[in-house]
Amino acid sequence: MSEIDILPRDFQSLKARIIERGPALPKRLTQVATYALEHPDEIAFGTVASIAVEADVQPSTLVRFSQAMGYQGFSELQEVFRSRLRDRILNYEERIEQLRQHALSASKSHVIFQGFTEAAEKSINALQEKLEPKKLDRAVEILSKAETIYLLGLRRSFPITTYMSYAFGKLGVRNVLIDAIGGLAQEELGFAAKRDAVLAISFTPYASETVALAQAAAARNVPIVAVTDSGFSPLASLAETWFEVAEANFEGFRSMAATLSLAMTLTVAVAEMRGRRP
Amino acid sequence: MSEIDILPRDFQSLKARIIERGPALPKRLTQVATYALEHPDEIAFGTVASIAVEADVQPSTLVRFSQAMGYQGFSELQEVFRSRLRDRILNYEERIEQLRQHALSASKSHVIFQGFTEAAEKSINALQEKLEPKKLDRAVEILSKAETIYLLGLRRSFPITTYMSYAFGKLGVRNVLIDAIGGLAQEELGFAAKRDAVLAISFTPYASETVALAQAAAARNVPIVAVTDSGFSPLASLAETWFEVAEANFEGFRSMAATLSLAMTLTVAVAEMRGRRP
DNA sequence: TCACTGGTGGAATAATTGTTCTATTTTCTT
DNA sequence: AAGAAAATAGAACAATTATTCCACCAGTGA
Repeated sequence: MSEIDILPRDFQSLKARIIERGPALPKRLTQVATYALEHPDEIAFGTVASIAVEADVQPSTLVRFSQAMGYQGFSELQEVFRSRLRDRILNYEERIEQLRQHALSASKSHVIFQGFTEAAEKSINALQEKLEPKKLDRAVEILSKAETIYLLGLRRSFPITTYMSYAFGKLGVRNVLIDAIGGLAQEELGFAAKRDAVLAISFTPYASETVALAQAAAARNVPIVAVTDSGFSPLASLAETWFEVAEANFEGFRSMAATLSLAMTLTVAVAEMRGRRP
Repeated sequence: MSEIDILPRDFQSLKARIIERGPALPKRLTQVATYALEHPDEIAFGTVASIAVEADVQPSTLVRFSQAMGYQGFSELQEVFRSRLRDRILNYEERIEQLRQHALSASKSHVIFQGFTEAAEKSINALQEKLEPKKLDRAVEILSKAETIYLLGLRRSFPITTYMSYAFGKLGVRNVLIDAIGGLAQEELGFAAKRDAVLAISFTPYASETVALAQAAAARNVPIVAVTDSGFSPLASLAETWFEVAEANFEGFRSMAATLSLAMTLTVAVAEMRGRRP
């Protein structure tokens, strides 16, 4: 029992310790614990006096708190809070700037590469913030109930449906990829019925064939899940549920990163829901 | 001329001022300017005494430097350096943790989504760090010299080649997408000659057909650019130049985000090089 | 060579720092 | 309800803080 416990030197483990021991501490020390977790920057930059005022405790309380966490004094604890800021990765602006500087010495193709990766990250972040879990659940529900999933996406969206078809195949989920080979798209979708479902993907300018096919399917009461880029999309009104994916672009070329992430999610989530993973 | 200049309150503008005025300053102050830009964290956290030692100047020099930048004293300047750290966005670990917490209340499909976006970001970051600009330039050179670009990637890689074929088409770059329809892959690649080029994409487990087709092309001296996931890949030895793309995976499903970014880069860079953008 | 200027190093200073100590209050136990 | 223990507030402390000041130095133009 007399084992010497290692005192946290990085913020992550100190945070864990505060959360663990905090609630069991005396009143004023709990107060400090709460404040510390809520205002880590203040602890990092402030002085004992200034923090004491902010947290509404006595300076000595801060020292006692530090000692309760295992440190000799406040300064030692503060050092850990400072390390959190020290080791941070560069912020967005700095990263961009660094890229720009690199770009000066780098080739044109490298600049293009940076542009596309930047667009990809932006798109993904935007979708992360915007995606509504409820819509996702609804889409997964519809698709996993379907006997056969028809994957409809032409032109720019075709790579996405192609990938989904590949992954669904691996996962044992019955699907039909509408590839419009031989102009037979209409026929490929011909057997789609109410017990099935269509996943339709299209972005501006909406490929007229995709829209027409989706309309035909909707007319036959086939449930439709859509992935598109705005509420004005003709697909949005046809669909049971739909996703708005705004892809950032570089030199007019839209990233497909966010759409691809969403497609992979739908694929795996549907397979899991069916409990049929081979 | 007696216009009052606004003193920088954010790091970005202070940095600009240091760069602007720095070189014109006296010797010791230039020394401080250099140190400040190279060790901003030290300025933010250190004391006048400690920084003076590190930068090998007198404490008073730091105060004089601060005044030369327009501030009343060192403390005022330090505050700007601290603001840089205060306003930083969450670091990677914190972001992950935040996602995890969200995940507790979210649905399973949302967790999957987070997994895939995380994998995508990781893959992209990894490629950003690893990609050698020289290889990129070499690949662009080979492909842009080609009369026809043959896009070879089956199974998991097929969505990528499909996208490239679409984009190349838009950009007016002659290309052939090997889609192996009707088992005619061999024939599709049959006309590839030395004046053309093959872009081959394959990841473990390397589709045997892709490897065989690439070998056949290499035997006929068609230049090959490969995208694969390790130096042990059979494609690596066949290629004039090749890219190693390590995609992070989630539940065994590899992200395609990095590969896609690289593919888009190659596409646009080749088109630019040819100067044939419509 | 000389005075003069701007720049520098280093000591002096007053304020503020983190920590310690103790009287007092609060909390718990019996 | 009374005593013991723990927790707290606040003053006291030495150490360290940023800043100021002044003697000295190097370079410049007369």
